[in-house]
Amino acid sequence: MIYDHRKVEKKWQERWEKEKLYTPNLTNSKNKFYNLWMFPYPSAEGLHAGHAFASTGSDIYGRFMRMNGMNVFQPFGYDSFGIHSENYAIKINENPNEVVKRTTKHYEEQMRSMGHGYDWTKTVTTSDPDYYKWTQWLFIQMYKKGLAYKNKASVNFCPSCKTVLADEQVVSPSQAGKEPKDKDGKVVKDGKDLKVCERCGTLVLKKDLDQWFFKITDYADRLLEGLNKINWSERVKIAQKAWIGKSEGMIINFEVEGSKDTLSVFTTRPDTLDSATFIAKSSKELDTLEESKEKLGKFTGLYAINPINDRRLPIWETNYVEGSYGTGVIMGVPAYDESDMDFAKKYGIDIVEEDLNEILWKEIKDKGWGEKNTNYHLRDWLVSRQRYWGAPIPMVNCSKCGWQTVSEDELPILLPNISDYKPEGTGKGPLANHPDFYKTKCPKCNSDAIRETDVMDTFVDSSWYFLRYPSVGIENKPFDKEVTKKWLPVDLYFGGAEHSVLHLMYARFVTMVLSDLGLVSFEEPFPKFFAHGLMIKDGAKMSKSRGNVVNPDEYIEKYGADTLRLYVMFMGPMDGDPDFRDTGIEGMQRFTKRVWNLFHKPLIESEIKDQKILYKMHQTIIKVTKDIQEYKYNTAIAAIMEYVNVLTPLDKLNKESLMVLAKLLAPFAPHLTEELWIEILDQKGSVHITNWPRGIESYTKNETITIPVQVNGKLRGQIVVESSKLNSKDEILKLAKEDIKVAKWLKGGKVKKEIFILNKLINFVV
RNA sequence: GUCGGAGUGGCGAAAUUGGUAGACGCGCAGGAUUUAGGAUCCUGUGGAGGCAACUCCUUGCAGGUUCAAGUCCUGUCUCCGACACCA
Repeated sequence: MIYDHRKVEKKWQERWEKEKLYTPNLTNSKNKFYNLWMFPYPSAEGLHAGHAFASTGSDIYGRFMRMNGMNVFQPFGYDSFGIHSENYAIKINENPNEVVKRTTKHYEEQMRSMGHGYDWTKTVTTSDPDYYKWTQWLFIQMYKKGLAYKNKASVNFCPSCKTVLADEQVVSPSQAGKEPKDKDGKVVKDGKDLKVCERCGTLVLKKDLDQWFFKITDYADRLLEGLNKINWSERVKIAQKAWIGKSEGMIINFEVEGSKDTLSVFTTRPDTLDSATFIAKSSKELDTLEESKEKLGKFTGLYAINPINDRRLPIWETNYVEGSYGTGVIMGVPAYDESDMDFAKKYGIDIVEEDLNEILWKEIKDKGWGEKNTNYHLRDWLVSRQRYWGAPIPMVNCSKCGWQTVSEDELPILLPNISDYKPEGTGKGPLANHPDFYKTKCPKCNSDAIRETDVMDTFVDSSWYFLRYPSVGIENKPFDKEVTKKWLPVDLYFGGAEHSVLHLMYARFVTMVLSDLGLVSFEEPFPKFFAHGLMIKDGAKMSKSRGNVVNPDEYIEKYGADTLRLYVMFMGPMDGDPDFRDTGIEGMQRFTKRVWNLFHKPLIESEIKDQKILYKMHQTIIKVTKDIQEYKYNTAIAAIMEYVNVLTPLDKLNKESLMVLAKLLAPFAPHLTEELWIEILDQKGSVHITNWPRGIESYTKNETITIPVQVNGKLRGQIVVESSKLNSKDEILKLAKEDIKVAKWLKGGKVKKEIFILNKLINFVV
């Protein structure tokens, strides 16, 4: 009989759906396991092989937990609002509303064809009014708590996307995976160190604009401390720590000669105050922002006085001091700071080196020259976007009352369906051209007022989606308190490390705010996060522009989802960056066929008598169990293959040995194993809700053990010892010396030392 | 520049309280089957030498510690990633 993956996979996908196999009862949270994979944005090309790799990794863990008696909730959704979706819609000249409808449908079909155990009754689409209604609600809560404010600030502006960006969305070209481009779309050479838009790779500009911010800086310390409580990889924690960038120091005030003004300086090294020789202020004029990293300076003609030694410090304006960090002014200490040294040398400023003086921390404070101060790299989160495809910000500006929140019962503020949705780059979003949208009444005084026409950053949408899943269907609140209490936080969050300082930090921040509002009872949404690697193709990140995107559809069609799942998991460890090649997938197809054939041999109902099989079976169970827990799916599959290789030569097979095989393989190849379980092994319920097999430790020790024997550290022979005699050192050593091969090497020499490692090896030093 | 991670056959990769390097798979070679090809099955497969038994070499490179090093230490090279005028 030939295995027809097309028929079998479809059959079980339909059956599972019908029997609600993956739809847990959310009122029962006993043994709950909320297994979540970061939802993707539905791109036009659909899922690529990288999604198949990551989502399968998450699904395997969920299936494993389900077979271990857990009540697994594994939902799926679409991050469908935002620039990424909108840019594509613009490109193909179609309304994003229509595009998203199509792409989400395509995604669902693809995810279903992978055979993942998603609860399809609980999906989330961020561009759906039922969802963004609550994103708007979130904004209002932020505002009411004083955590949302509008302010004119120097902000990042992408001339290609024609909108402002959050600091976190301004990245290096390599991070964006794109060639750096100028505002005309021309590739900039040697632009590796430049800062570009995360979305399109265009060099960002600085603009002074009135923008909405979330006060994430209020939570800097808690975001930092929280990292100690969560089970994340160090790499991701370090990235967040670095981004928050806490540094402790002092603010020191310098008097300006011949003036009442003082200049405040932030420094982490007050102990170098003695050696300060100049003051440097940030200068917008000199900060041409692009290209040049060369330090530029202009002497102001003014001097400040160093309080400790009355030295006259020339005040310079320069481009190497950041206006947005600290006070925007530094004391230049060339002797102890490399950048200050460069600058001093270039402009002929004095260089003085006095001894470091720890006491200064205290003295500066005592004498009233300055105060302790802590600075952060973290900036407030810029959440407004001058774009169309996002949740409208639910604020109204009244000439009398100022900014007012929209009344909550008016939500959602619907995003109107307009045809002129392209961004114009005027500093206002497309909604500003629609009086029927923005003309409204003040919620407070009812006089004419204007709606905010900017929309929210897509990262606001994704900052709380995990709270919505268990409450999908509940209409009068974003998330039900009881359900949330039962199902949150997420038990295992699976996702890409590229979100280390974006999504993962925003989500933590929002959760902390909701916790402070008493709406959730935990601070950390993802106590356990696993960062999977990034699948590459021909040595490079998969991207449409490189033309190396691999579509899994054709592989599913040709080889089946199970074979594809096994194949991508077998390529390497989950946290690695596997390079997709299709040269090996046929080998995996051979493996699934071999498994299929194995189940079509005559069965033995009685228990396993063959020790070799029995031992191998238990060893395999133990190995696979351990490997799955550590996300080492590649070696788990290898162990299953070894087991299959032991069973393959047999003419008849014990039913038990096959039942175990079906179970071990079930998380990896759910359709094939289900077919074998029910149709061949004739079992009643699904293999996916059976109990995970238990490996018995005592079966892992064979009756005899082969011990390698070395002479001078080189392998010279092997002896076979009965397990029961493992401890008889003298006897074993004697046996080892008598081994023909070993004896040959011992001849003529004198044994100086005998190394005997229990269970492991013997070494004679001659 | 700073901080991480990595470097193992023709290829993807295994191997950690230091204890048989290369599991598992791909590819390749030979064989069986077949009119032939494909598919399947069996055998072999790190390199060098040898008819063979066997010997020597081998985890980027150079040293060191140890009975024993892919694993620990020192130095060095290469690649990748994160951060980067942060005061």
